[in-house]
Amino acid sequence: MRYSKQRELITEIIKGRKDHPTADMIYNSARELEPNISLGTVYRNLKLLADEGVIITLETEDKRLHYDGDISRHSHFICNKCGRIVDLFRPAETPVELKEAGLTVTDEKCVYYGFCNCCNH
Amino acid sequence: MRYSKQRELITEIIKGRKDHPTADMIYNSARELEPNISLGTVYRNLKLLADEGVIITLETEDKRLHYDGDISRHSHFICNKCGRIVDLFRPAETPVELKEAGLTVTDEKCVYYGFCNCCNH
DNA sequence: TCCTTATCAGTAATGATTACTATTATTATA
DNA sequence: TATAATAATAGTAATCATTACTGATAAGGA
Repeated sequence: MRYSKQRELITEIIKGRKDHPTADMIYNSARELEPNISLGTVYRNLKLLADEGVIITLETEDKRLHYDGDISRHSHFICNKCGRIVDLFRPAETPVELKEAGLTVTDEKCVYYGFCNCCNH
Repeated sequence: MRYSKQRELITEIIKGRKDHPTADMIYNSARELEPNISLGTVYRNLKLLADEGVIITLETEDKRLHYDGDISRHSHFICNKCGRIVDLFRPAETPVELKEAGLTVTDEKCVYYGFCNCCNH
């Protein structure tokens, strides 16, 4: 994998924020520093980075992929109203059932939906 | 909500299987009994049933929505190789962090990825 | 039975993501 | 350092799951 300033920029953007942006949000952010960057480049690199395990993806009910630069084991909370995604650093326990059944777990994604403090009024 | 035989059929199909089918799979299944049913009808009713809480949706890495007729609290295991989705009836504990932060949880979706017995060779 | 309108079949549109192509830039090597 | 090979890019076209639209059909209350 060769160096490219576009990929470096995209990586820096994701690693530098905690709001779990979509490809489009990252694209807009990237254009501020690299106005000619293409949306395709953003998508291609996001996929690449996710495949390499440098970032992780989050499949939500809003039908867009969200990206997370924090690859440590943690869960997420998503507000039903404002869509904000919050990190939960006390992850859920992996069910014992999995080990008992001899299933190899490579990854886990726990998402909790509800209403955040701002939207709970 | 009026009765329709299409919606009843779709509901029966989802409730009657445990393989977490996609809209397309449900469509194919439905056409065996109702050859003229339209894909749009399947999608519309699936959305309707999910909104009503009669069924639940499962957002996975394969970019298609999967549906589950079992609305009891449980998690899922998805095989990285064959894509099979297995129910886990000993669900993960909801992190205490959520209650502490005063966040209202309405729903939770925990997905574990790995290799099932068939694919673990 | 008649009327209102939810639902349908069939098809067009949408929108996120991916693929393609000619050009540019990285990097190994002479 | 110059050159060659080719990975990566910008820009655009294509894909594909899902949703919206439209005229016809059918549920079900009066």
